[in-house]
Amino acid sequence: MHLKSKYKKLLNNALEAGGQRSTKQREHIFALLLEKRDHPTADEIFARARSGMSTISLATVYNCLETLVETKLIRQVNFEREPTRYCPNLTQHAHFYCRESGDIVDIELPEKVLSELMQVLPKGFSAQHIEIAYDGKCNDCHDAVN
Amino acid sequence: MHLKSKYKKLLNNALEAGGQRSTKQREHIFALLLEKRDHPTADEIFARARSGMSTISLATVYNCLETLVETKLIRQVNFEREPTRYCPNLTQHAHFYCRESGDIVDIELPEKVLSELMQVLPKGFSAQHIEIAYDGKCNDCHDAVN
DNA sequence: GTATTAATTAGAATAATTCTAAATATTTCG
DNA sequence: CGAAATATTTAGAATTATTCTAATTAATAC
Repeated sequence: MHLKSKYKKLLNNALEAGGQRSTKQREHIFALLLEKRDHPTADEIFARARSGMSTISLATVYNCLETLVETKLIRQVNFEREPTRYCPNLTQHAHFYCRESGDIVDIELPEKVLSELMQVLPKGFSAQHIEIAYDGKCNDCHDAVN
Repeated sequence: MHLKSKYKKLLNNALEAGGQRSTKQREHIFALLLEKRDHPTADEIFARARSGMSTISLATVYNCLETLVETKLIRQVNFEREPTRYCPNLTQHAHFYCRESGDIVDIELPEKVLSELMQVLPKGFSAQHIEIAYDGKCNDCHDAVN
């Protein structure tokens, strides 16, 4: 697995813009997040990172993830107090958490719904972000029962 | 501070329905959550609980909160990986988290917006709950700047 | 009122994350 | 290019919210 030059450039530009350095570890972490977009936790990312870079440490995984979040190349996803997950999908989207399989699925949100959510706010309030998390049963798990 | 008999009855009925016992500690915790609805953390609840019940333990606070959540008298509120907060407002509502003051404000959600959010889900998905969290600047903090 | 069962308690354990300080890598600039 | 400056990585310790454990105490049933 190696970063397509498009993403490599994206990463390096973003790092440079923030006065940060391009490193093997950051590329590796970013690449594997793009490769398998299943909202892994830091532990899962650490496990994946080690195959291909056996000497990487957990602290580095946390450091790289923090950097990628700061540079807005990925975002954090939280469900209750479960371990934080990481997501390279930067479009405004919600998450669906399936209670049965534990899978997390991105849900795209139409502009219209978002603007209605903004309008619901009382006067004087301004939001810079809305976090929306569904939980229930996903398509695969509905099928599986039948 | 003591529970109005209305809430006392609510609490005791809910506990009884779940085969659980009515205790001084559970009443105390429930009362203080109803009294000051500012979404306190377990630590804050522990501090408040001690004034008026100096021997209560943190473990009991956690136990009571868990029981109240199970019996659906309160709900948990989470922002990212911050300590869990507790909320006795059981209507379907969202939370607004002010980055400036740290205050959390309940936002009531019209049925229409909720049903639109449900309709956004792909075919085969069913949600039993939607968690919505805004973050930004609340009314008080906008005023304060001027 | 005693037996039964559940709840409370203090403190230990756990788990995710952050911190620390030393070693290493990257960049800068002469 | 090669040394100096600075950022990053690393291993392990520290932190923090929460859960667990086992003994004590309280509530309910008979």
